Amino acid sequence: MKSAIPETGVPITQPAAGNDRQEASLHGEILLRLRDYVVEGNIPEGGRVPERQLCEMLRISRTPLREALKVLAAEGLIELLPNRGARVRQLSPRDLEELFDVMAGLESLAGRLACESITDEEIAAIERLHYEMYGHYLHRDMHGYFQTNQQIHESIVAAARNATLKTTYANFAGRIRRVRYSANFARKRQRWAEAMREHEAILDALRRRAGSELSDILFAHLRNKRSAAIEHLAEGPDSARETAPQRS
Amino acid sequence: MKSAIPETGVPITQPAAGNDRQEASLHGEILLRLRDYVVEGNIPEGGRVPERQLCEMLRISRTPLREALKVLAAEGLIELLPNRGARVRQLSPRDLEELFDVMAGLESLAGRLACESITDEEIAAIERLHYEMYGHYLHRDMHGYFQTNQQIHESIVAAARNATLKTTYANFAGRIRRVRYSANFARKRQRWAEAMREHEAILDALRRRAGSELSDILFAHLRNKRSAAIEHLAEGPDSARETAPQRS
DNA sequence: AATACAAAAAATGAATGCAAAATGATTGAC
DNA sequence: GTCAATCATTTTGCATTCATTTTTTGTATT
Repeated sequence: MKSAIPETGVPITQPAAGNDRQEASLHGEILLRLRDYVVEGNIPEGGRVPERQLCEMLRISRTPLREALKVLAAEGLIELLPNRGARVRQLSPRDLEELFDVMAGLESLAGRLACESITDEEIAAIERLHYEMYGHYLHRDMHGYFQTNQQIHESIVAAARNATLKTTYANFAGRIRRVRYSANFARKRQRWAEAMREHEAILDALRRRAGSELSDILFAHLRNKRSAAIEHLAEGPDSARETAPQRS
Repeated sequence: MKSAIPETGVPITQPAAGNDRQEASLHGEILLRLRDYVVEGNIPEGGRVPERQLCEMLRISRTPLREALKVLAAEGLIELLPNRGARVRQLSPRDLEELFDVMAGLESLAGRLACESITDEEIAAIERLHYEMYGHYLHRDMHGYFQTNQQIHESIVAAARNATLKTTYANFAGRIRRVRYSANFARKRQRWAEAMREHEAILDALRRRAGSELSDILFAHLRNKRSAAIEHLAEGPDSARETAPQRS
């Protein structure tokens, strides 16, 4: 039987640089590596994750690996079936809806909080990102657009000055990362223009420090993304793939 | 050397009934028990949690216990110092502010979502809880008030029909449970009356399915709770203790 | 040839063992 | 008498081992 993990003899990747607080103990190292490995989509959805193989890959024994797996399961990235090993969690359409909604709630919250303490400089930085993104939009540069878009949203979360929120946000972002990426490519031209308008509204509310309003706008914005993603997956993720640039 | 754990020879409590999805494997059992044990405040803040002792207590070996500890650490309930064991996480005032704000965001989201699909029956049930709570208010029954209040908020979360949100909410609720409980006793009469008015506004918005409005009200409501809790802790948690009924 | 049963192989869950680090105590120096 | 250094004990981190459960494979029977 073929395993789900591609057999590179080399230990996966170097520990991710800017993740979050995690001690340097071997187990923590493993956790970071494994998380990135899963989030980056190196294992197909629902694919089995044989412990033995991962152990060889990471050159460690099963004990710290299993600890890491338990944590990843708690984070919702994988699921542990009793006596039947770990699988990469398969997200049902309903799961996705739920995740998007929670993300929407978190960003909405981030916006509200950001309005309480964001500085003019931070807003200026976001404005610069906005214009950069507008450039990508004009050039039809999906990849650039996606990245800058992500940066804007992360800037808002950062401006909320709430480390707990930031961590939680990162967790959820990780869970839907693959889908979210492909969801952005699902955007039809019309939706794209719409998103740009929404971003203008976001900036406007931010400038006025209108927390409650921004909260509404961000929620609606994410809700629209959700719809795009769901439709996209419904009609098959490959249909829009041709417009996607190669991923380096 | 005295340990932080009271030495009951009896294995702590029975596995919590209505917690969340967790397989019945020994490890899962342990996880549930330990989580409850910590959440219920059986270990003082910052207290050490010696593995050996817990093992004897739970009658298991260290392996599954350590797995459970890792998960609890990921959930933010305890922290693991490298080579120095586990401690119950001590929440700084800033941590509390952050946690309350995230809770506020989650409830705010729950309200918004609830407005999309809540039934008249569910609203009626919440109304009943509201009147029950009003009774507790009139009788100055803090404990009853606290419990009913909790039920109302949980009903709103349930009405959001989002299992992911519910789980996340439960997680955060667990983290601040002790503080939250005492925070409710911190309420001065004035704040209490204020909270009642806020709850009326919540119900009103809910009846009208005014999602955005409800979102604002809930956020403000939780923010006020936050303030009360912070002030309360600043002046020392014992100052209001005399009004607290005995805990069963 | 297909199905059912059985035995072997593999994988998981938990316990034990061993090395390294930390904690505490004892001893020695000033 | 106080402080510091060394040594013993405890505790943690990880590897290894043992026991079950699952999965696979081979064989026999229909």
